[in-house]
Amino acid sequence: MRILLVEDEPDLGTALKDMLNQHNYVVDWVKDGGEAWNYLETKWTNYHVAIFDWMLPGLSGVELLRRLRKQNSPLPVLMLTAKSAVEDKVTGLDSGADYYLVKPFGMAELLAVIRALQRRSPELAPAKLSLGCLSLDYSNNCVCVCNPEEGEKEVPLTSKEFQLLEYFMRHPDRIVSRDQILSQIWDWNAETMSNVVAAQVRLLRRKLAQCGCANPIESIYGLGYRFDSHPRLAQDSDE
Amino acid sequence: MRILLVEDEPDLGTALKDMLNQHNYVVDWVKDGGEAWNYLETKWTNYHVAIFDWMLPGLSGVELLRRLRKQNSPLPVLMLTAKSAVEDKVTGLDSGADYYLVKPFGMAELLAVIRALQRRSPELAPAKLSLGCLSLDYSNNCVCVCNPEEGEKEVPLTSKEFQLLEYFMRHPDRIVSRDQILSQIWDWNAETMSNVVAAQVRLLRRKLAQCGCANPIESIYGLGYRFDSHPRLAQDSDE
DNA sequence: ATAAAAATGAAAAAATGATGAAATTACTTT
DNA sequence: AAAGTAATTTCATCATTTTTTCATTTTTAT
Repeated sequence: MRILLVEDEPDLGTALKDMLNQHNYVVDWVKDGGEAWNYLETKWTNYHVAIFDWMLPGLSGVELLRRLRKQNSPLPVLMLTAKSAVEDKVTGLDSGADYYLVKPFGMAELLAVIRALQRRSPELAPAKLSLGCLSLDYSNNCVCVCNPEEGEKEVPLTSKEFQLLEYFMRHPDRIVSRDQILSQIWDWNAETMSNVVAAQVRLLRRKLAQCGCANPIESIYGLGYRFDSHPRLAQDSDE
Repeated sequence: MRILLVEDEPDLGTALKDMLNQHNYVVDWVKDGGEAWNYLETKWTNYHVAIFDWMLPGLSGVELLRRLRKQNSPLPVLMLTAKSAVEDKVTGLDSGADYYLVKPFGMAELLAVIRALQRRSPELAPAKLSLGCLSLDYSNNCVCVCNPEEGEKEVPLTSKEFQLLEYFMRHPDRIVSRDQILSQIWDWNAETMSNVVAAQVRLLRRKLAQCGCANPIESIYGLGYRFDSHPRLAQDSDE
């Protein structure tokens, strides 16, 4: 099990490396952000886990994370920093960290976190959901259509519309039944005689049309709906 | 995005549920460990993330985790508890938690952690049933003919066609009577003077021909049909 | 050649989904 | 607390697709 440790404080770095070595990890210790990027850019597959300090000479830990995730690397990353403010934790996690641990911490804790990271699936889903010309904006509850000619167009979504669109975008190119949708997004068991789903689909289609997207929700008679994995702009981009 | 929240304190539970709802999560809030296990034992696939308190009536959060992991469920779990000792964190994480968050915490932090966990939850691959050049795509209700020269060709099926083809593909190389089919796919007792089976067989044959497959459904005079276990491409792959 | 069985095309029947408007519910703002 | 607004759901109706029937033609086994 090979770990990339990026930490500029000599004392802590030495302590960590020794401790990890003692627990049978192979550790590459790098003290500079830029140097770390040299290791990561092409050779992140060599590692099973990475540990980043935030403040580093060269590139910061957050910057390393961003670059790594931009390359779609699924390498599990643990942020290990003195920055304990909630905003910092949010920034770190949203930049793609899998765990945020504040200094000082217990060695046993660090080891447990590393074990937890190792267990996790090596797959990494994209942080923000976008498909074709559509992207879902989690922070503003809206859908965004990217139109090369007219620029971006945003439309706010209601809560149900958002949940429905999210479900569709996470299950593109496959038929999803009304019952599946009903049980995922509503708290009802299937076999409820209701057409809420149809009604919400209609509302969602209207919103998507509003921002110039051709209807990506195909109705499959008797089965449900299928969401196109490559939503396109509507032909007549009027309105 | 559906979350199972297991928390017995009414105030915190309400606050969490409301807050998560506001961020477009569908939340099932359960206050008792035993009840939570009822949800999880068979239906953990319904959820994308779970949040466990440690101390609960019924089963503890750690016990829930152990049982869940014993079933090999990969559901991302966040432990949310007041126990802040390093040994507790280690116990929680080593029982299978993916993240350990100590109360009190910032809501923004919790949300960021949930987003981080979501990124690690993989999708399941869609199922297919194949026989010779044919394969039946369950997620899109279509039949797919694999043609080495022209690539794959897909044709969507209606639900009756799909059911019929599935029945044939699961019982290849043996004679199946109309009555058998009738009682399997239609819920009718035999001796119903009806032509439905023949009619659907005709529709199905047409669909298969459409995608370049030689008729694999042989009619056995007086007995029924026999489906070839090695469906072939049609000679003239025109059309 | 003949009678039974199966295939066929067209049309009827049934099932399903879309839709607009109205009713209900939830949420905000006085 | 009340009024007003927005969101969600229901309902009735209409359009579409699938499924079944029916009358006829074709095929099969004797």
